[in-house]
Amino acid sequence: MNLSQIELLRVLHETDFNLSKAAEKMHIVQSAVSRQLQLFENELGSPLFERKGKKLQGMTPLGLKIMEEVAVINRAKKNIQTLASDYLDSNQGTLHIATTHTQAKYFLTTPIRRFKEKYPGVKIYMVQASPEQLIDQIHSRTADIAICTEKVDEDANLVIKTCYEWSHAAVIPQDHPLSQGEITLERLAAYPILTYSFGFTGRSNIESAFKSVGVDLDITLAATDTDVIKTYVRLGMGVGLIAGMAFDPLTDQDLLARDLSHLISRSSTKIAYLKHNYLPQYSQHFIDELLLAARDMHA
Amino acid sequence: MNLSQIELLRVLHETDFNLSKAAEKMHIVQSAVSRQLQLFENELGSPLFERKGKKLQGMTPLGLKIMEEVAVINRAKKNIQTLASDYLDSNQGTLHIATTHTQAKYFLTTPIRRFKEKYPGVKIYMVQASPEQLIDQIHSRTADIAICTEKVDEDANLVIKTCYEWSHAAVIPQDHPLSQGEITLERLAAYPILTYSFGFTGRSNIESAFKSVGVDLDITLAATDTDVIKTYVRLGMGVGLIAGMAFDPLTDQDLLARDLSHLISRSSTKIAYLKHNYLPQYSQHFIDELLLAARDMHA
DNA sequence: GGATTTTACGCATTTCGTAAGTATT
DNA sequence: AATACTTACGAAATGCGTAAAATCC
Repeated sequence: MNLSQIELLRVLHETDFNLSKAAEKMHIVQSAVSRQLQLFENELGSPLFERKGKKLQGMTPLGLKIMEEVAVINRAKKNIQTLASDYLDSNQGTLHIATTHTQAKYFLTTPIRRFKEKYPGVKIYMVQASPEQLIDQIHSRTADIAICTEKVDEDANLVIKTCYEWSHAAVIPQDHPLSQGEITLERLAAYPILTYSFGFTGRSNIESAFKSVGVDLDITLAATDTDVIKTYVRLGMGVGLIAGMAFDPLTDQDLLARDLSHLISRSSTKIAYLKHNYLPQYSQHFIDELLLAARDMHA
Repeated sequence: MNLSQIELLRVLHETDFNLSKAAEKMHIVQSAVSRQLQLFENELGSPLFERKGKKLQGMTPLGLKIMEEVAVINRAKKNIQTLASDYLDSNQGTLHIATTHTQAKYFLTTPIRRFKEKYPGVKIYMVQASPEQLIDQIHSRTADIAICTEKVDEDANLVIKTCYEWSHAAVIPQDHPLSQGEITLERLAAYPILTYSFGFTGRSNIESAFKSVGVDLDITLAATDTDVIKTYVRLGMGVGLIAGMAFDPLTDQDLLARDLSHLISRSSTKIAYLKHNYLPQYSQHFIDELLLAARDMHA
C-alpha cells in the first residue's frame, strides 16, 4: 500500500471509475493506473470495484468502506502539506471565499482590505454563488470558506460560526406613502414588492413573516443582488425589501430605508468551513477579521 | 511523501527519536532511515525534529502538529488492512481482551465460550491488568477491548458502553453472627473486613459508602481477586466484601452471601475500545455477546 | 470501429544495503 | 571507546512508458 494508490482510489471515484480519465488527472499513462489498481487489490486480497468484464462499474461493499478511510488519509496528507507550507511562509498561499453578492459588496470589503494589508502575499479568490451552492463549494474543496445568510443545515463535517445578525429594511423613494406612519406587513403588501430571489439573503424569512399573517405578496421582481432591486425602486416599480446593511446613506440619498426588524425575523450571517481540514494561519486570521468586522457593525 | 515515511515518524516517536532503534523496528538499516527522514523534511521544507548536533532530541512545534495527522493516517491505514482481511475471512484474526480477575472469572466465561463456538478460528488473548492499566492497554493498542468496573474518565478517543450493573455482597461463614438480622454498615464495620485492593472491582464505592456515615473500616486483607478473599473468609479472618456475581452458590455452599445493594451504591461494568479504530466483525460480535450475557444475568 | 482495459517488456527512478566517515557521550 | 548519525556508491526493487493485444459498446 502506498499513498499514490490511495490517491488513485480517490481519483477513480471522482472520474466515475474510468481508468483513462484517472490516469490523465494523475499525469501518468493509463497502463500504470491499471497495474497499480491490480497491485492494490491483490495486496488486500479482495476486489474493491465491481466489474463488468474489464470495465469498472462501481465499488464493492468492501471498496465503499475503504473509501471512507481513503478520504481520511487524503485529508490528513493534505493537512500535512498545508501545515508545512504555512509554517514555511505564512504570507503565501491562496484563500478561496465563496459568498453571495450582498455579502461581497456590503460586508466583506473592510475585512478583505484589512486582510490584504497583513497578508499581501496571499492571493484571494472570491467566488459568487447561490446560497445552496456555497456549501457544495466547501464540500468539493473549491472554496475554503463560505459566508452564508440562509439557514445552513446541520452537518457533522462542517464548522459553522455565526458572524452577525441583521434585519431587513424596506427601501422606497423619499416621497412614497410608506415614508409616513407605522409600517405593518399589511401596508407593505399593498404595494408591488421587489426583493431577493428564492433562497437568497433571508428571502425565506420574508416569506414566513407574510405567511404567518396570511398576507399574499405581489413580488414584481426577484433579484439576486441588491443593486438591481434599488434600481427598480428608483423607477417607482414598488417597495424594495433588502438587507438592512445594503442601504448606503451616502449613495442612496434619494431613497429612504425603514427598518423591518419588528416585522421580519432577524437573519444571521454565518461562516462555514470544513472540519478536519487544516486552515492556514492567514485563513484563520481572515475569519477573525470577519468576526471583528461583525462586532464593529453592531457597535 | 509516502506511507513508510509516515510510519517512520510514528516509530521514531515510539523509540524516543532514536534512528537506530527505529530502523530495527522497521526491519531496515539505519542509514535508510536517516535518508528517508532527510528526504521527508526536505520535501516539507522545515525540520520536524529538534536536533543537538546529529542527535534527535524531540519534535519541533511543526513536527508535533504533523504527528497528529500522522496518527490519523496510520490509523486509517490499519483500518483498511483490517477491513480487507476481515472481509476475506471473518473467522480469522486475534482478539485482545484486557480485564480484571473478577470479570475474567465470573462474567466472561459464558460470552467467551459462545464466541469460540461461532468463531473457532479467532485467537483470543486475555490480559489481566489493574483497572487503571486497562485504559492504557487500549491506548497503546495492546488490547482491542477492555472490560472495566471502576469509573472510566471521559475520553474523546474512547467508546464506552455500559454492560451491566451489579452490587456488592458480604460473604461470611454459615454460622457467622451477620447471618441473622438486618445488615447495616455499622454492623459490618464491627468485623475485620476482607475486600479488593484499591482501584479494583468497585472498591471506591465501598470506601464512599462507609465514609458517608463516618464509619472507619478495619481492612485486614486487600486482594485483587475474589478467591483469595473467600479463602480467608473461610479461615474466619472476617467479613468479605465482594462483587455479588462472584458468589457461586454451588462451590460456595459453606459460605453465605448477603446482598448489600441498599448499603453500597451499585457499580457498573463497562466495555471500552478505541474510536476511529475499525473492529473486525468478530470483535463486534464479541461485544454483542457481552451485552447479551449482561442482559441474561439481570433476568 | 472507437474507446477502454490488460499484458509484455525495456528503461528510469527510487530505495535499500554495505561500508566508510563524522559526530556525540 | 562506544554509540549514534551521515555520506557514498553499487545492487535490487519498484514503477513508469511504449506498444501491442484483448475486450467492451
